[in-house]
Amino acid sequence: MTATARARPPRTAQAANVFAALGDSTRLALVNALSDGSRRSIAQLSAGHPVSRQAITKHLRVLEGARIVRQERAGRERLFALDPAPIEDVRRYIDWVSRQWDARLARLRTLVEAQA
Amino acid sequence: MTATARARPPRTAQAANVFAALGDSTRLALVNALSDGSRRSIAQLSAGHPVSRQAITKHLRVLEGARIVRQERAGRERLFALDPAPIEDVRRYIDWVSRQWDARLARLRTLVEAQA
DNA sequence: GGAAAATGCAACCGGTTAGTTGCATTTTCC
DNA sequence: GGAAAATGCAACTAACCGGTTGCATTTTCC
Repeated sequence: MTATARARPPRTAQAANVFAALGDSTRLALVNALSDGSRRSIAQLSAGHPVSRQAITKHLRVLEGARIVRQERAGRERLFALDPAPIEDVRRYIDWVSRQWDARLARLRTLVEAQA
Repeated sequence: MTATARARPPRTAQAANVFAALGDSTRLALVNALSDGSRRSIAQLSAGHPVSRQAITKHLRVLEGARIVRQERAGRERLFALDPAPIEDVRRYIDWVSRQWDARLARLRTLVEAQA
């Protein structure tokens, strides 16, 4: 069977943006901090990081540009929260690559069976 | 229950490298072309792409640096093949983030139940 | 009202990246 | 042996990135 491996490569341009946004350890740490669904201010997020608050702000903008994170004003502070949708998208992309790979293994297997 | 969401954030520095390597649409296209397990030469991989062969070569080096791709000499050409291990690693990272998120949903659910 | 907290804005810097072009080297194959 | 194919090497460029610093603005709270 292995009928799941059919299919077009997903919309790669979109996925590349999300991957690029995740391709920095500081930004990954921010994603970690927000992965529990909490909403945190810039000051909270930059506490404990070695870089300046402004650097964190820039990283948050990059994450927002990839829709990984959403903003919300709350008085004098700005709260950030994770949006799991784009990450779910890249997971689908990775699953697609994995399925392609598995299909190749399955193909090799039938090859071997045919020779036996 | 929801005991699966326990845990440390994975080795992020490693994951960031792989994400960064995937964070370019040309490189993602190369991964697509190799996702079926085939081995292809630089000339084959650069055919059909808008950029020069040299640009493709550089991208392949980046992918190789992240161990996403392996090289192999074959006469006058150089064959590239996908190595699924690093991609599997980032998938584990994404799964971890998703689990964190799901655990938060479960927490909210029990909250609501407690109020009912 | 005024200090302090949280953030915004803007300029600047050094390093990296994505890309090009030109030419040399290696391998094939007639 | 020699042309053509496949790749390697090197220099160069423009743009972007991650980071900093200095100062202004907005909001809180006593």
